[in-house]
Amino acid sequence: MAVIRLARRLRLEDTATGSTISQLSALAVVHRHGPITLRDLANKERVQPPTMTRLVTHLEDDGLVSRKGHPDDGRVVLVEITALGNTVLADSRQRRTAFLVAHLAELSEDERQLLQRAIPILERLAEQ
Amino acid sequence: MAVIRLARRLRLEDTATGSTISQLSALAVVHRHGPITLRDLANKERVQPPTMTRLVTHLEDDGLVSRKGHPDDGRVVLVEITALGNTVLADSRQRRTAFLVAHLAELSEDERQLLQRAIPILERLAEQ
DNA sequence: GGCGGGTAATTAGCTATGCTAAGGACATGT
DNA sequence: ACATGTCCTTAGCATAGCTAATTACCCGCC
Repeated sequence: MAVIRLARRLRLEDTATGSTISQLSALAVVHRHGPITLRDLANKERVQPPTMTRLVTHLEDDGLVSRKGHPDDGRVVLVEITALGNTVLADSRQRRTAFLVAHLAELSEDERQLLQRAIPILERLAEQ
Repeated sequence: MAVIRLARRLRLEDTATGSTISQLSALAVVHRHGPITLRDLANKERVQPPTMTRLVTHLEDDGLVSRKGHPDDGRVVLVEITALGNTVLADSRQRRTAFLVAHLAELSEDERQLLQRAIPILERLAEQ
């Protein structure tokens, strides 16, 4: 069950940013996607809406995203990333990259290339 | 951040066994390793001892492992798997395999082989 | 216009998982 | 026999999942 140990590894690695991995993962989606509905965000993150409500609340408390009403539909909340959110995200990406670089250095060139090709396949499995 | 979504995926997939992924992961280590110290188990699972104490308590409540005193050292607790534990583990492995088979079917043969070679490398990254 | 069914988000409440700090039991070396 | 250290546990905290229920709103239909 290497995946769960890897996830635990990553959890540790992100304490420096002050945000958790679930929060950063959601933040990354908001960044990539632009203003997004809470429900869509929950779907993309494979999480139930109440869970996403809370994640977004935390992110908002930290000033990384802001909630905005939908112009045409009063039920909908749009989540968008703030300037600070962009900074923190870039920061965390850099930190994660540094972590990977440090550990990827122990691999051979072949292994690195193999991993690089494997990642998109894993993503497809994860996304369904 | 595909890893966390993959982890969430797996979490869902194991509700049928009645145990959580963290518990199954620990159980698998006990199975592979044989009777093992709680501390060693915590180390292998990359978790702090109190966390492992609780996981083992849950597993014991469910009858999947048993605690046993160390013959030479009264401080140490040895965790070992029970017959029921073996059954449940085999069961969950089967379920997970079924899940993988179902989704691996969507991949090409090349992609499957690539994944197979990538997994041990990911394990090495996860284990440090 | 108003009503009823459906959808979006939230709130409330539960369980599990991670952590640190602190305690008790035991081992070991001086 | 005492001090020190190790092992496990307990206590207490925060986060992350979930479901069920509530609130607010949209839309179609009478």
